[in-house]
Amino acid sequence: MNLDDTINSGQIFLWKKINSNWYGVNGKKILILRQDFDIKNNDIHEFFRFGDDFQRIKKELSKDKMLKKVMERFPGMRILRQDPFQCYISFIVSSNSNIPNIQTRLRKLSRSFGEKKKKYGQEFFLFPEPEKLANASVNDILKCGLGYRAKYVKKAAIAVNEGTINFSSLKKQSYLDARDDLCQVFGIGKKVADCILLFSLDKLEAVPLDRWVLRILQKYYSKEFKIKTKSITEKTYDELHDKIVDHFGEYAGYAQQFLFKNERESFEKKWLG
DNA sequence: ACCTGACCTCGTCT
DNA sequence: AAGACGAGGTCAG
Repeated sequence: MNLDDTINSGQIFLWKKINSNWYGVNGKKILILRQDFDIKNNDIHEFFRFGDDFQRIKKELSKDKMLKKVMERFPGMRILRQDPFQCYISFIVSSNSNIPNIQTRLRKLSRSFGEKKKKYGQEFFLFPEPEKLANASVNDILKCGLGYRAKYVKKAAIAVNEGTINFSSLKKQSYLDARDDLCQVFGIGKKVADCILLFSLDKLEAVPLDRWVLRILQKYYSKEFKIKTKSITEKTYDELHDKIVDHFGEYAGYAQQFLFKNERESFEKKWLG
């Protein structure tokens, strides 16, 4: 497992690197990580999905030539198991934005609505509780730079606080059922739903299809997936998703993450700062 | 059922 | 230095 590659792959945002240590917040937990950390720690084991049979995942995905090459370039990149509520809000806030922007918004949200804690000689803000965001005014949320997403966040937090959205239930449901439920939330479309499912609800067949993945598929997989449109519509999303899972198999979500990481690195896009 | 345009805000780039 | 541009989408018409 490679810490830098894993953290800098666009799946988590509330992390910063100081010297050779990564400091981050996952829900109510503050984590400090370095490349030689203790993997026996329970939180770490859970967070990094060490329960997954990565050898098998690697073997499955290596059937695809492109992916085999990309996995050799980033052999230590993993998908993380995030705190669901933090992940849910993070990707609602991500729409039509770039990574530095998303990171700023989440930091401001945590600072305004999260509990302050001291650990490792530093000050942290935990990720806000659903109740806190549900009861916040849209105006105060707006101050965190969310723009039109402020109202999404408020409603989404209310859904969790009321129990309309229940993460442990979603985990037990099938991928498609869980996705449909998430898409009922104002501000969540299929792409955001897939991010939440893949990064926090153990649905490894979820494949977030964004502009980048679309470009990647056009560039390297024009034979496998004939993509006509420039943007993704409701319909093309499902069609494409089916083909992708057919091609990559049950760990298609991992495939997406490797391809995304690879392409962003090639274009030297920004990660966490 | 599609398809198109508007949308908040903040980095960058010019 | 001010203004334009685009960024890991979603909603409404």
